[in-house]
Amino acid sequence: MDSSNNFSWNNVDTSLDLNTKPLLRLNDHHLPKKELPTSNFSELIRTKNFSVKQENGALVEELKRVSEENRKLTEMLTVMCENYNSLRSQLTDYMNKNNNSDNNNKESKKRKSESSNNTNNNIGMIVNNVSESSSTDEDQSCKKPAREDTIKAKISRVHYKTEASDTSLVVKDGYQWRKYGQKVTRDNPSPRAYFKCSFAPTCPVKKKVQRSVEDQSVLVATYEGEHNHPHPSQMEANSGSSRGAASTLQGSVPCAASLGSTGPTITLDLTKSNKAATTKELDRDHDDHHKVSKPRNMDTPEVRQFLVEQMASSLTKDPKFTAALVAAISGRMLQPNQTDKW
DNA sequence: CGACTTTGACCCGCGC
DNA sequence: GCGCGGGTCAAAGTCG
Repeated sequence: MDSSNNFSWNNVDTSLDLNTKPLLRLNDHHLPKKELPTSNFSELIRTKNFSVKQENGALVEELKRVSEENRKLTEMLTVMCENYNSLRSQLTDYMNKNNNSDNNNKESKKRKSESSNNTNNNIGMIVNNVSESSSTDEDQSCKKPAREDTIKAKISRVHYKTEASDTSLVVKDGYQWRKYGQKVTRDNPSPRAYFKCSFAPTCPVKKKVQRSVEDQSVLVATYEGEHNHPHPSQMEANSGSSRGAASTLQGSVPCAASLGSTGPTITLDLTKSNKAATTKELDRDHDDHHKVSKPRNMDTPEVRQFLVEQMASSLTKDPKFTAALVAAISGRMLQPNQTDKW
C-alpha cells in the first residue's frame, strides 16, 4: 500500500470518554437530614437557603460541564468525519494510481496468467483496475482459475466485524444480494455463502461471505466482478428521494466508540439499517491489501451533517447506551446515599 | 403469490 | 480414471 496512505482507523481515537455516571455532584442535600446541623430552626433555615444557593451554583456548573462535554463530542464527531473523509480521499487517490499502473501492466499480467494458468493464486486475478487481492488466502481461485469471466473479474475482499453471536452471513454493503448457495469448505469450519447481485438482472457481481478462521467475529466478503449499475443508494439519492443522503451513507461508515475506561462499550454501527448489528471495518492487517469497492461522494456538507446526526442518533437509539443512562440515572435517584461512590 | 433462502445434487477442474 | 473440493443449480421451503 502506498506509504502516504498510512491512515488507519486504529489511529482514530474513538473513545468518547463519556461520563455515563450522573454528573450531578451537588447532592449533599440529599443526604439524610439527620446529618444536617439542625440545632435550631433559624439555623436550619439558613442552612436550607445556603443549600439551595449551593444547588443553583452546582446546577449552573453542571450545565457548563454538560455543555462542554457536548461540545467535545461534537468536535470528536467532526474529527472522525474528517478522518474518514481523509481516508476516503487517500483511498481514491491510491485507486486512481492503481488504475494507471494496472492499465500499463494489464497486458503482461494477462499473458502471464494465461500462460501459467494461474498457478499464482493472486497475480493472475489482479487484472482489473481497482482490483485487490488477498495475498495468501485460501479460496480465491487457485483451484478454479481458468474461467475467463473469473480472470477478468475484479476481486476485492472486505472484512466486516460482527458480533460473535451473530451467526448470519449477511453483510450490509448497500447492494442487493441474492443467496444462491452455501458450502462448508475444508479449511474453514464456518460455511461459505454465495451471493449474486440481484439489483440488476444483468449484474455479474458475485460475493462470497465466510467467517474468518482466526476470528469468528469477522466476516470476510470476497467480491468478484464489477457492478454494471450505480449503487442502489446512489440511485435513490439521484432520484431525489428524501432518504437519499441517508441511503448514500449506508454501509459506508465504519465507526466504533467506547464510553470511558470503566463504562460500557458501545458500538456505533452506521452500516446497519435496522437490525443487523454489524460493525463494518476496513481490514487493515494484511499489508493494506484490502479496500472498499467503490468510492462515493461523501464530502458534501449535507452528508457530513448527516453523519453527525446519524452518530448522535445511533447513540440515543443504542439500547446499551440507553440502558447505561437509565441505570446511571435511576441508580442516582434511587440510591442517594451512594453519592460518594461517584 | 412472489421473492428469497435453504440444501442436496450436480458439474467441473485438479491432483494422484 | 477416480476421488476430492469448490462452485453452481434448482426444487422445496419460508416469509411477508
